[in-house]
Amino acid sequence: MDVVSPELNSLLPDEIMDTEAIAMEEELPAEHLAAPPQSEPEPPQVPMETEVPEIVSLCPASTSMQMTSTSTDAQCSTSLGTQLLLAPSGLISSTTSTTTTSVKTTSPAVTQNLPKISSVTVPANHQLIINKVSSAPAVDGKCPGAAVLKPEGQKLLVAGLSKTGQPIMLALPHTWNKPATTQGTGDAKAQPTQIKMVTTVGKPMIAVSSASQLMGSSTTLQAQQLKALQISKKPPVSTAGPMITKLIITKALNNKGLSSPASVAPVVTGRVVTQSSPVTPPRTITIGETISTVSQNTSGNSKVAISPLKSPSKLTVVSVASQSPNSPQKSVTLPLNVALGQQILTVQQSATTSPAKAGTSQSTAQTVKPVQTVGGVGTSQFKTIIPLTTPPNVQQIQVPGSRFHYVRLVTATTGSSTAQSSGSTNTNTSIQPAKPVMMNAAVRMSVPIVSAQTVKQVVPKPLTSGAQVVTTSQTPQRLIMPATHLPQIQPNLTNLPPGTVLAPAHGSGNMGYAVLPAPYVTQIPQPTFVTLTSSSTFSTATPIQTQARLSLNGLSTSEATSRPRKPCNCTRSQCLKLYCDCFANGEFCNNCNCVNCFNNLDHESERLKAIKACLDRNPVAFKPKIGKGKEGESDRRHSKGCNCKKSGCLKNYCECYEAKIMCSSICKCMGCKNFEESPERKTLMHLADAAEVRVQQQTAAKTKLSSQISDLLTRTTPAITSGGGKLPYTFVTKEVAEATCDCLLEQAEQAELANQPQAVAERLILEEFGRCLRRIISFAGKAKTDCPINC
DNA sequence: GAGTTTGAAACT
DNA sequence: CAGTTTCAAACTC
Repeated sequence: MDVVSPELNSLLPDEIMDTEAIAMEEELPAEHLAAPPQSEPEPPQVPMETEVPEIVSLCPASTSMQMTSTSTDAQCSTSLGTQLLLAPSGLISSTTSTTTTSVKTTSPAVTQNLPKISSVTVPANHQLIINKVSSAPAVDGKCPGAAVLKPEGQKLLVAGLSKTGQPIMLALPHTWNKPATTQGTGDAKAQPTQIKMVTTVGKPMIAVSSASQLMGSSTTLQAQQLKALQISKKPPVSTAGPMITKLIITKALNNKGLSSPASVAPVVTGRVVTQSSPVTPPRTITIGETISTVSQNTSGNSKVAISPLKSPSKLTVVSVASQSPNSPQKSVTLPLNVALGQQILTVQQSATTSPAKAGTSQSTAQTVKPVQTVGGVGTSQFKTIIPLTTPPNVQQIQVPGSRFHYVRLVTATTGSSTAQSSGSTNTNTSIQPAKPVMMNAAVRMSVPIVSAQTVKQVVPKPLTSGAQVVTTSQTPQRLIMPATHLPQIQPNLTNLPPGTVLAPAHGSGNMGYAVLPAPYVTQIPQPTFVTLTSSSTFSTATPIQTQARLSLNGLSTSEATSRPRKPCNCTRSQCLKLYCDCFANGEFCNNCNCVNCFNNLDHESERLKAIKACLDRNPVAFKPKIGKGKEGESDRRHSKGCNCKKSGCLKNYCECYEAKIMCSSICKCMGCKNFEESPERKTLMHLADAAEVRVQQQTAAKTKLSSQISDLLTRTTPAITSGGGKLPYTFVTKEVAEATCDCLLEQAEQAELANQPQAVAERLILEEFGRCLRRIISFAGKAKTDCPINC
């Protein structure tokens, strides 16, 4: 779908990214990483998804990076369909998921810094694009679903079609571009801007208002599951001064309202606070109701696209240095929940390689390097390669059990920054040394994906090399790895561990890579709350974060995640060899019984070396062993085949049998009995099934009987006299006795089915009787406590 | 829980 | 690539 006309596309700056390179490919040649195309062809037409949520993208086309707070620097698109893109630099356009139509925004020459939104296009897939340009090309003519209105007295009224075909109108307030100069010079009286979007039927709405209004608009979200995005960013210290931009977007997950006229439209509320100088008050923009888009000009050196997501959704975070027009940059949209539920969050930042332009805000310290993401949709592979020049400071707050997940990426500013002063508002430049976590000196992006109510505790875990992991302890820790101290690793990019992230080594200048198997990140069934923090200069540290849900060992995601991995017991391998299941699965050891474990963040350098060694020995060492077989064969088969000799491939020694798959032609096993017609295998399977059925029956029976006992005890409670204080045995009514007998008989039957000796059967029955008795006593006591009046 | 068996990984 | 060793999980008692 063409959002803009080809003519307009021709005007697009090179920096505007498209989604072509984001197309999920299972394998991507390494050269793609080194030499990204300078100019991207027309974005491929992506088949629209019927339920693709609306995407709102405020994409300032201005390449001028003047530090005016009103100059929209952040591109933010969000929707209930969970597309949220933030592009601080205004140099990029958003990318969309593979299931959504790619969008390019127009980029007419901008002669002023005022954030004029020239066009808003709303394609049929409900993507709304707002371009901050000084003039509005004839977009409406090319996009039937969009209309551009400029009522008198207002800077812009734009309208599109909602998902249901209802017109969407976005009305910028009259003061839309007024604060441009005032805030840039520290005008404390800068007033918040309001944007309201209404439809003819009152459904999709955008409201940009003050923070206080945000609160009001967010009240409608109370009944809905909210997502919050919080971004705070500090511009390059050398160029922009202490400008801090803070973006908080709260969005509703429920997008059903878009299609249901009668229902309340999902609401997205947000707030942008920008401080361009100590005397400049925060500027707040609240975006609410259905779609929120916030564009905010901060330092212009980072681009963030965040998608708080609903499957299929993606999260794109791309640092965008102010870069020369010839420096192509791409914002890579990564599927956060692709076919296998993979989730990846990538932050790309790199030191500038383009000569800074003095006097312009583009002369920041970083230039975006291409981010290549190779996602194996439908496979278990997901690879992200993030060129970085400096090691990241990573802080992850992980609450695995509660489906709440924080990822905090921090890149501190350093004195070695090459950033140059350019911003007109740069009045106070401070160079700070790199620190592991400097939330107030960096860009922070928080993507709330699940309700914060689920967060129970956050326990910081000290990390080395500037990385910190904070996690609660309920599920195995799978975290990112800071790419520090990494020797120059140039692994086979096609055979990295699932979800591998390649990051430049520290001090390497640019293209050293850290190998970061994706499973280091906790896999959670739902999108997570991600906090990204990075400085504007990126001279010493760069955040890297990858989240991926991967299939493990051929198992589906649900299987892999639902079954807790067993703790390892390694004693001699330091958990740095493939003997260790944790290491082999690309996970950190957590709650394991290993001795002298190096598979943790405290030994990241050793661990990275070990990963490299494994990859040197076997480039596919971290690939799942169970993959798809050849045509005509079973869907799942062992990639290498087993070599069993004595087990007959009918014990868990055999990797095929363990994976519950048949041995295949590539197996080199001897005396294999793990084939379809094998009577031994059938017998084993039958026995296993029978055992499973027995367990299930037993569990069900106990549950049922226990419920019966409870019910009976509850019903007998009123019989207790208030002053009697009857002893528990008085609760053993006829019904209770019968239920207890049922329990005992059931236990006897189970023992008989299991061919247990009589002695064992008797013991089991007695144990069951004891359990019944305890339940009776327990309920008796509870009944006495719960019913003080009757008792 | 200790000891044995097994086969993948690592090594030569 | 083949043979051997190392290793940790699976298994048995």
